Amino acid sequence: MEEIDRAIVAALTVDGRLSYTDLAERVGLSVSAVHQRVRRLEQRGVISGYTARVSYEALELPLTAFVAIRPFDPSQPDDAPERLAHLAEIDSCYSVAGEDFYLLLVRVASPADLERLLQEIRTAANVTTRTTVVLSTPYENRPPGLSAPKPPDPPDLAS
Amino acid sequence: MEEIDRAIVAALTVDGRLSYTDLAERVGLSVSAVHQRVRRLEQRGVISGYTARVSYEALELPLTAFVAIRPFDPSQPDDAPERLAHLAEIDSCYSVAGEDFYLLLVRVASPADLERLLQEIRTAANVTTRTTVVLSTPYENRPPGLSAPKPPDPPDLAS
DNA sequence: TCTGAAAATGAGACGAT
DNA sequence: ATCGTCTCATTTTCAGA
Repeated sequence: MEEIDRAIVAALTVDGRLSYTDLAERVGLSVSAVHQRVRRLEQRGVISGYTARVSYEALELPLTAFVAIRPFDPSQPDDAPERLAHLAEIDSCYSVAGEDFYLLLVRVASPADLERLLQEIRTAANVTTRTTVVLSTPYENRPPGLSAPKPPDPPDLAS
Repeated sequence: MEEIDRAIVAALTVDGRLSYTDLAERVGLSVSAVHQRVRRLEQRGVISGYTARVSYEALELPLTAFVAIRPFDPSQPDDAPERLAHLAEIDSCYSVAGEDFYLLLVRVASPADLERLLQEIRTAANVTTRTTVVLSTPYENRPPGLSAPKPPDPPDLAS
């Protein structure tokens, strides 16, 4: 991806509601050109959408935790993500290499809610859990590092 | 927080670029009233900003990993988050309870880049690392527990 | 706090270079 | 691929209930 597109994505990652006017003068193009590039970035899936950044403290969900899970019976089919998808407290679900099968990021209102959630996870997916409580979050969901352009492709020898 | 505000936050979490017109008819208020509520939510920090959702695959950062770190020398002052903040590959930094001190979420282009990053982390913060590679991400950064109305339509690819 | 309407701004489309 | 202009939707402000 080229430099201007990287700059556009970087800017929209910091402020997803930037106007095309502002965006245009930041990257040094006309409004129309920027508008077109953004549309292409959206079509190609580089930008998959826009969302509001929320404060979980303000939303009364001050307790964050990681929950590592592994099947109680490893011979059973592994469909934990689908079985857990209905639990709104689960923010993210990662399939991981290592001792555990999945790593969940969960957000709840209180230790009591965490306890309830863990019980639901265990029964819904038939798994054991190992939970790591988050004490604080120095930073989270930072914009991706877009500064490093890609080295040029080697010359095409097929001609 | 009251019901209408929750609905507004939920809707903006799914689509951060919803117009006030759409927002208004979803929650059953006038455009002005919704606009005013959004402004107050932003002022109170419930909504801390807006960002574009990006595809890390499309950004050529297909490799995600969790890096648990703990100090090489526990008697040293613990300022790992600041020492690591300049590393753009680090998406998030959580201070956690348990055996480790911090849990980092990192995104890189390749195993070689992961290796380089781990070396940088170890030397920059004087820590040992334990890395868990993410194989796939069934879901990530879901809207916080509020009744989710409707996912936004996918972009029209028929062009 | 909500409403409705006016004024300012931005989005989205078009044809031209 | 970019540009400038056009039209229409949206944002934003304001007085009033």
